[in-house]
Amino acid sequence: MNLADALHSRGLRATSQRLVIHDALVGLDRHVTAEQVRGAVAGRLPGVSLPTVYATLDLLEELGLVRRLRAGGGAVLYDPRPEPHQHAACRVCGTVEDLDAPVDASGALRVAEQTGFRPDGADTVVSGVCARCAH
Amino acid sequence: MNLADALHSRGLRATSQRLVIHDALVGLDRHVTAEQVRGAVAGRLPGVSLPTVYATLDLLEELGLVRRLRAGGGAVLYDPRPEPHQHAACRVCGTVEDLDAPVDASGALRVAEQTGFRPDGADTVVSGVCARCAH
DNA sequence: CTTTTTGCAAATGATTTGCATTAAC
DNA sequence: GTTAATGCAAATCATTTGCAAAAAG
Repeated sequence: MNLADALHSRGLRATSQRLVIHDALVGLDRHVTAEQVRGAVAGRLPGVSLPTVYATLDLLEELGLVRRLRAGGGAVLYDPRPEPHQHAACRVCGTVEDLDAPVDASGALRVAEQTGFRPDGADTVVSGVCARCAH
Repeated sequence: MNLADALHSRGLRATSQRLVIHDALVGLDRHVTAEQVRGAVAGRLPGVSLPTVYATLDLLEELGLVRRLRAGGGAVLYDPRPEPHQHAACRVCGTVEDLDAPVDASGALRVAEQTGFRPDGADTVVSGVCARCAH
């Protein structure tokens, strides 16, 4: 199901802002800030407002098409990969890289459930210093 | 080594603000915001400023005595447990609970190292809905 | 035509900064 | 006595909100 249909089936409208922002995110294939999203779509959507970018990113997150994550410095980044994967966050420059590695979080999920918590999933973030900053 | 000595060995001063804030954090034994830290020490440190609380929390984090973590809503919390442990974050009310569960992140650490990344450690956050919000 | 979504401008709120004063050493 | 650390006030900056105008259906 494409984005337009997903929106319609929820009674939401397929505006050009939503379609273009989603398309740009998928095309970028890296972690970006809301500002960078605006920069990336500025050509196709002249005059997009930052509030609209934020609202759209929120919506895409609810639809499960984008994941929000927080870098070391407190920056909020948006990740266009919906499949589960891990992250490596550099505490010097703040970049967040994808990490395709198996992490068995089932133990954590089980312990959480035992306390009455209803888990959706688990994210593992490796913190440290990236190759570029590690001199 | 206590905090005063740790500070002195770095050429830093053992001010009452630093000692009391650290003591209060350890005594609280839960995740708190900077505001809550100020509330907790208000009795012993009348007139502590928020900038000082922030500066002290930064310092304690550098010393490895406190860990900074981000709850679902973007709130920043400080965790007085330096030992590795996991977290369960409720996406409804934003609370973050400790989770004592084994998570094998060694695979992620190894993959990160292969890319030149120098890892300090790995954090796993289980997201979902806590028992109180799960009706 | 009706309702949602947008863009704008202004508000918010946590965190940071500059600087004079105070406290450690 | 020196220097680092504090408190205060103001600045910053990402994000959110209110509302009239525009676009989707």
